[in-house]
Amino acid sequence: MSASIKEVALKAGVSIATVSRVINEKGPVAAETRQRILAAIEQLRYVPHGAARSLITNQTDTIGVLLPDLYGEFFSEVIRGVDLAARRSGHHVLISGFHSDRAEIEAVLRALRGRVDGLIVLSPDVDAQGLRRNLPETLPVVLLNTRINGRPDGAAFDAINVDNHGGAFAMVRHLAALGHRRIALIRGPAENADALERLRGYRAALRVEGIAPSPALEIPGDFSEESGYRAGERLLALEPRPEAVFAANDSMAIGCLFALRAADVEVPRDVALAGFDDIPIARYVTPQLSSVHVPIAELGTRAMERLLHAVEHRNEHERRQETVPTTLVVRGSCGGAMKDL
Amino acid sequence: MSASIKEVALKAGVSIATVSRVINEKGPVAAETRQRILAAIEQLRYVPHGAARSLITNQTDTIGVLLPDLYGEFFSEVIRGVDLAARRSGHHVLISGFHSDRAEIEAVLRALRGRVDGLIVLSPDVDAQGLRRNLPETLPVVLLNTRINGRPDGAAFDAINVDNHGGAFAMVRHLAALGHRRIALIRGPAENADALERLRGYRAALRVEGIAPSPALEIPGDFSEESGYRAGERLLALEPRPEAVFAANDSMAIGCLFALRAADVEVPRDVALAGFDDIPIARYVTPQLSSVHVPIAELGTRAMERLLHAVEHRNEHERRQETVPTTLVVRGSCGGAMKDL
DNA sequence: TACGCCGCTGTAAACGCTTACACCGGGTCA
DNA sequence: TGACCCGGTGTAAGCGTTTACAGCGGCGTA
Repeated sequence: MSASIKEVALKAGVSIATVSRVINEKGPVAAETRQRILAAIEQLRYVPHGAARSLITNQTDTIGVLLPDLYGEFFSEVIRGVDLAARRSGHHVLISGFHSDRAEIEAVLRALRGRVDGLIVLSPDVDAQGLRRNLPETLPVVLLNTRINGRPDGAAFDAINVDNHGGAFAMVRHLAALGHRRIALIRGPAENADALERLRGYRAALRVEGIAPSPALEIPGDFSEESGYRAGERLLALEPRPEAVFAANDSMAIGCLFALRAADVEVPRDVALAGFDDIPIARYVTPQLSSVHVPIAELGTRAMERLLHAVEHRNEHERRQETVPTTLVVRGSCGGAMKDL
Repeated sequence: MSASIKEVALKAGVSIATVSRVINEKGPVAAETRQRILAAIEQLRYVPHGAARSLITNQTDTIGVLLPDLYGEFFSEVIRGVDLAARRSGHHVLISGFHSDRAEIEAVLRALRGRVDGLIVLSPDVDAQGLRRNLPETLPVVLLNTRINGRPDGAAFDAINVDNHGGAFAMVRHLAALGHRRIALIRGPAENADALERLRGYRAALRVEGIAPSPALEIPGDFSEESGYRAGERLLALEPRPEAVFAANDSMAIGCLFALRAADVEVPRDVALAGFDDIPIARYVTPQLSSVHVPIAELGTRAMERLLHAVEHRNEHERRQETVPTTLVVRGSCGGAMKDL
């Protein structure tokens, strides 16, 4: 083990209290004494012991991030955003994946006691009461793109979500502006909140454009590339064929693209195509995929900032639901691009 | 704050020592007493305080992961692997990015004292002495795909690396087996260790195949897609044109692919193309990119396991350099695929 | 009967730190 | 000259645990 405050005190010929004072820059210390102590610290390569400190100050300078097990690119981007904000404010980030296995999530949650000052939860959905029940009462929590199960007791947590509705709305209107009327949708999982919002956005846009919605044009999907492929095949069989397809996420859009390609239907000439999320792959398929861009890392940063506010102003912090805006990214696949690859 | 061990003891009518004993399953406790304590724990929703525990046991059940700032997909995969192994063994993961700024990395390093039981360092390169100097002497460290600067004092750390040489070797031999003789290489950054190994693998394969290496066929690059594009243009200008191109990473391969496409040179008909890393995008470009697959998450898992071994067997643990094997992934772009998209 | 052992339990020290409080000496003010 | 204040410092309590040690019955054995 490395040196403790006691050894520093000994070496500098002062009491540990004084050492503590210079470390934390609290209370008066004679300039000369301070120098001596600083020198001792330097020589001993002393670093305060985090746990000991936490024990008494009751704060860890660490925030936890809870993720589902299978986190891909989306989550890593979020983490990056979180880490960025965390470092800016001198905090550490403890990450923890979990199977949605109820027992395990409880275990993870409890293991967090005394380790974190706050928690960011990223999960497709989560049981709000279970969360509260297994967490210290006062631990600040912000939900990130996470929908609350059970009594949607709005003010229980801070929350940050993507503007799914707005993004879908904008994209479908764009498609309509390009002259398309028969605009199909490849839906996401039936119970998925993001998917539902995107569906609502799609319908709202049709309404605004004066296009009658048609159930036949709303093809089911589950966010997987494969389901996109199948949806593409079903779309092809439709009579008349849709002029444009909006997939509720990029994976499905790409699956659909491959189905169309397999049938020698050319995008965007024969049918326009667009997705949602703007995953990196979107710009690498041919033609490049138009999509709705989600500022993922920013989600993380925002969450972190919100959390830090809660931690630092425990009392006057008030909970809030935030929505972060999306942006339309027009590339080749919808036929409305300025430039193509 | 939540309940402490004292309150549990009070409620159960025993001393805190006994409570501690049932929590840690150490020492004998009468069955009846244990029940009473368990009940109290349950009612109070008591969870031991991590920091307090760490203070005395001198272990945190947490391992740190140090990453460069700009971590993308590669790093997130590693983290996933690490987290997986960590959870299996009941450990937490503390991640921490850093600018390569020397002062900051030192700060980060020191801040870790008393917070982690071990450290995984992921960084393009790192100053070994600086690392040791700012870390508690005894803290186990494993380097992951990280090359050591300064005196390459082999046994200072555990290390895990990708088999760059073997991967490149295998791919180039595959290209040769397809009948190609003029096989070009798009190199990585001149000082990058991965790039250098891949270069060596390329040359070794040529040698084995009895192909004379030609400096003209070794085009510089820096791992960026853009440099791949430029390399592609240079390749096109060569007389005679190479029959195959092996790029030292996928990004450059894709850049090159786009350059070829722009010049109406068809892959793989006119020239075969292959990359290295097998990033997810590889299978989405047209034609799908042949590549050398790196089991990224496994890197993380391996590192974690190595680290845990070091932590748990402090004394008899001996340091080691491991290499994890790569696998050849043959898709459309090299013209040797079984099936294409 | 006396001794020792063993299962069970409590007491208290220790981990490394922060901080309330007390102390000390010298200067300021009346 | 005495009262007071204040900068600078030390003492010690306490944060929530673990754990060495000791104590205390009851039982088996000599």
